[in-house]
Amino acid sequence: MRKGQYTMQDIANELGISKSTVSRALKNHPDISQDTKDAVHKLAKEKDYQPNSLALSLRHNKSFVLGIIVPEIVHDFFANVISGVQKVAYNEGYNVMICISNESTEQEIVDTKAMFSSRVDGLLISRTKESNDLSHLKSIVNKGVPLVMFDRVSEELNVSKVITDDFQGAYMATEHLIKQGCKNIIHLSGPDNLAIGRNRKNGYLAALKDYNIAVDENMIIPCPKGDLDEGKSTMYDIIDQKIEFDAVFANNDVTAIGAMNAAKEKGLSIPNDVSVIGFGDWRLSQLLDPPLSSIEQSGVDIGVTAAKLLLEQIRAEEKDEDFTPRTEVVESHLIKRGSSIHN
Amino acid sequence: MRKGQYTMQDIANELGISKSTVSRALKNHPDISQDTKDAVHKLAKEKDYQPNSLALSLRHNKSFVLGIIVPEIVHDFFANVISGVQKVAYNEGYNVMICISNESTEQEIVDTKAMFSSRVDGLLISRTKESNDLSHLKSIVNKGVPLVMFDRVSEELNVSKVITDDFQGAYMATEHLIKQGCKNIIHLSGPDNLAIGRNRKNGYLAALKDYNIAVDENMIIPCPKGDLDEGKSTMYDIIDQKIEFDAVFANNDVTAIGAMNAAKEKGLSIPNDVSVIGFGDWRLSQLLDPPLSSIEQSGVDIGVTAAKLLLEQIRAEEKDEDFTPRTEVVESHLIKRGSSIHN
DNA sequence: TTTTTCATTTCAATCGGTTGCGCTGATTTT
DNA sequence: AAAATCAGCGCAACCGATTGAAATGAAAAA
Repeated sequence: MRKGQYTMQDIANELGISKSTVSRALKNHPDISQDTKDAVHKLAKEKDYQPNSLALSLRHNKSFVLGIIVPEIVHDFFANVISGVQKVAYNEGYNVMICISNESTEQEIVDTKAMFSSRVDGLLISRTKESNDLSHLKSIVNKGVPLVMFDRVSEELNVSKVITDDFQGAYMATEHLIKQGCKNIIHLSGPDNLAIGRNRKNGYLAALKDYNIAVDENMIIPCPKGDLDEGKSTMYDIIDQKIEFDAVFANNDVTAIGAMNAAKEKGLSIPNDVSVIGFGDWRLSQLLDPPLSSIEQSGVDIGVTAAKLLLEQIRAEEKDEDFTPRTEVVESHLIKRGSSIHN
Repeated sequence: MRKGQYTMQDIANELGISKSTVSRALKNHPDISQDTKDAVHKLAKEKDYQPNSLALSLRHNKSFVLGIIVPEIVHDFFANVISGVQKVAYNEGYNVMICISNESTEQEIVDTKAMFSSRVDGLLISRTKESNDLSHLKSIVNKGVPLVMFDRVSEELNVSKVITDDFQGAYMATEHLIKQGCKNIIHLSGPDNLAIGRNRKNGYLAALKDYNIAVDENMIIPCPKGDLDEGKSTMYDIIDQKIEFDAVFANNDVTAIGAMNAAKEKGLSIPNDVSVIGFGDWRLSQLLDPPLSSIEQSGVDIGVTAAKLLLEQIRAEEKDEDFTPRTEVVESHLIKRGSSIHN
C-alpha cells in the first residue's frame, strides 16, 4: 500500500488526457471515442489497474460490503451461516466483513461501531449469550443501517429476523422421545434471555402437555453456557441427586454430547437406559458412538435467507421505498440416530 | 447508509466553526482552546458521531484491514486460524476481512482482486488444493501488498510463510504406529501439488526408513480430495484388493475417519486389527469411537503467528525499513488416543 | 503608538474516482 | 455564409477527514 498505487490520473498523464475521460472510457461511456477507449483499456490492462474501492465507496456512500457479527467461528452452525451469507453476497457483488464477538458484549459493541465506521451497507448479527444491552444495535439502526438478526434474536428490536423454528423443533424432539417410550424427559435448557432458549423450552413443554405428561420443574435444568463441561457436570449432578429420568433433550448438541459422555461414564447405556437428543446437528454428531439424534438447523439456509433479506432491505432503501422488517422462519428437521432409537 | 451521515462538517456548522477545527478538537490537538474542544466533544457524543473510516483510509492510504482468504470455513482448522488472526488483529486495531475461496482457483483470483481493491493493508492466504497458478498472488505482491501464506503454501513465492512441521508430525505419527507393533502401514496421502502433502509423505517415508521397514509404493494411496467419502471408498478398495495392512496414517482427520468407518463396516476392529491415526486434530475427533489419534496442528497458533508476521512486515514497510520474508514453523504434537493404542 | 508574539482558527490542497456542465471545433442545416 | 447541431473531451465540485500554511486578533513588548 505504501507505494503509490497506479491510478486513473496516472493513465491520464501517460495518455495526455484528463482523468474524467479515463473514467468514462473505462466504463464505455458513449461520449468517448473508440480510439480513446481502446488506448485507455489497453494501458489499464498493461498496468493491471485496479480501481480503489475506498474512493468509490466514499463517493457513492456505498461500500458493497455486508458486515456479519457472530459469537464464535469455530462452530459448525455459525461457520455454515457465514458460508451461506458469502454465497449470496458474492453473487450480488458484495463482500463480507466478519467480526467475532467471542460471546462478549463489549466486543460486540466494538465490532458494531467498527462496522459502522467502515460503512457496511448492512449488518447481520447473532447476539452473544450473555447480555440484554441493545443500545449499540438501536444506535446503528437509527443511523439508517439495515440490520438483520439471525438465530439469537431480540424481540425488542423492530428489524428483520431469521430464526429456526425452535418451538417446532423442540416439540419434534420431545415427541420423538415420548414415542420411543420415554416418560421422564430431562430438558437441559439454554439461556433464558434469548428467545431461542425460551422457544425450545416451550416446545418441550407443549409436547409433554399434548401427550399428557406432567411437567416437573426439577427436570428442566438450565445450561446457559452450553459447553461440553457444563453438559457433563450437569449430568453428574443429576445422577448424584438420583433424579429419575430416561431421556435427555438438550438445548444444543455440545451439551447433549457432554451429558451423553457423563452418562456413559456413570455406566448408563445409551439409548437403552437413557435416550439423548440434541439440537443443531453438528457436523460430527453423526460420527459419535452412538450417533447423536438431533434437530437439524441448516446454517447455510439461515445464512442465505438472512443475506437475501438484508439485500432486499438495502435495495428498497436505495430506491427510497418503504421496507417493513419481517421475520422468516427456517424449518428444522428431526434427525433420528442411534442415541434415541430403542431397539 | 443512504441517509446523510453525521459528519465533521455538520458539527462545524452547528458550532459555527470550521471542520478543520473540529478535526483537531476531536484529537485534542494543543492548538485548540479548551472551550472549543469541550463543545466539540459534547456535540460529537450527543450526536453519536462516528468517523468515516473510508475517508480516513483514502486519505492515509491505509485501511487498518487485514484480508484473509481460506479455502473453507466449515472446517475446524481454518476456523481456528481465523480466530487466531482476529485476536491479534483486534489487539492491534485492525479489522479482518474474510473471503472463502471454496477450493476454487477462480474464486481465489476474484477474492484477491477484491482484497486489493478494498486496499487491505496485508493479506493472509491458504491456497486452494487444485491449482498451481500463482499469477494473481505475484501481482498483488508486486503492487506492494504484504502477503503471508499459511498451511498450504507455495515455495515459488518469496513471501513469509507459516506452516506446521508436517514432516516431523508425519514422522511422529508413523513412528508411533511402528512402536505399537504395526508393520504394514498404509499412507493415505494428500495432493501432490501442495508442499504440505509432500512433506507429510516424506515424514512417513523417513520414519519407515529409520526403522528399517521397506517402502511399498502400493501402500501409498493418494486421497487428493481429502473428504469423508474418499476416505471410505479408498478403504473399501484396499480391503477388496486384499492388500495386507495393519495401520493407516491419513493425510488428514476426515480421511482417517472415512477410512475408520469403512474398516469398521467391513468388520475390522480398531485398533486391534487396524490402527488409525489422522493429521490435524479435529475438534470432535476425540469424541469418536474409538477416539481418533492425530497430529495436533494448532490453528490458533498458526493464525496468531501469521498475523504477527504480517503486521511486522506492514510496519517495517511503513517505516521504509527492509523486511526479509521468513518462514515460521509451528510445532505439531502427537495426540495418542484409542484408535492407535494397542492394549 | 508601532511592532512582535502567540494562541486560535480558517483556508485550501489532498486521497482516487465520479459526474454535471461547459467548451471546442467540425459537420450539417438554412 | 451565418447559424445550429453534435461528438469528444476537460473543468471543477464532490464524498469525509487530515494537515501544512496562512490568517486573525488580542495581548505583550518596544
